[in-house]
Amino acid sequence: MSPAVASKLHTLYQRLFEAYGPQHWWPAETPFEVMVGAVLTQNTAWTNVEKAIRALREAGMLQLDAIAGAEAEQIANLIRPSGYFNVKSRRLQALCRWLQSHGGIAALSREATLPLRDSLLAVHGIGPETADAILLYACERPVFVIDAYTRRLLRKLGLAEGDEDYTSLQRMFETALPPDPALYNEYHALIVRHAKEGCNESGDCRHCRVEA
DNA sequence: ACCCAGGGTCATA
DNA sequence: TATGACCATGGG
Repeated sequence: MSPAVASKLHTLYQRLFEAYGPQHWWPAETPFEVMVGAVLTQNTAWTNVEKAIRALREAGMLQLDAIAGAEAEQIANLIRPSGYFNVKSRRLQALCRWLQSHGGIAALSREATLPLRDSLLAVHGIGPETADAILLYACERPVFVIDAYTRRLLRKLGLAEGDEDYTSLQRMFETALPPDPALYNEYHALIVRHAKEGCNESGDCRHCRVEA
């Protein structure tokens, strides 16, 4: 990767941080809630995810063993507002049963990052972005999350065409930046904040107009 | 009445 | 390997 790309990514981070400050992500109380949210937010607006998580909590179902042992239909009814509820109820259960078989969330800390990532990717319904969101925001591992916001921003910066695969975009960030979970956390959160703040896709934006 | 949102899987060619 | 269909709700 060229030094110019790394320079742009550094500058972008500084601009966004100066503009918005610390973001305190992921919006969840516990690592387990991060994981649930990561599945529920697949291709879905976060406001809808909040309703689903609230419903799970009020039903006393926002717990690993409760979800793992429930009827799929019960979970589906609770998470209905987040969309794809039949798909996601099965995905949540697959994730929770995977967690059980790994000895719970605390036990994950004894696994190395890359094997853990492969293991997560083998869970039905967990793809690259969901796995990385879990690794970064729940497990505090130095993996950069590439989501739709990040792709759009990279395209706007001229750093991507749009057809690159997930891994190559992730590698851009991970080679440009030191492997620091707190930094990756903040950076991705700022990208989302910036997008929601209304960066106009094509016109000038004083925050993301960075030169090499 | 559209359109899209913090993806992922599966079937087909 | 590369597209396309499918999953489904709520807010603009």
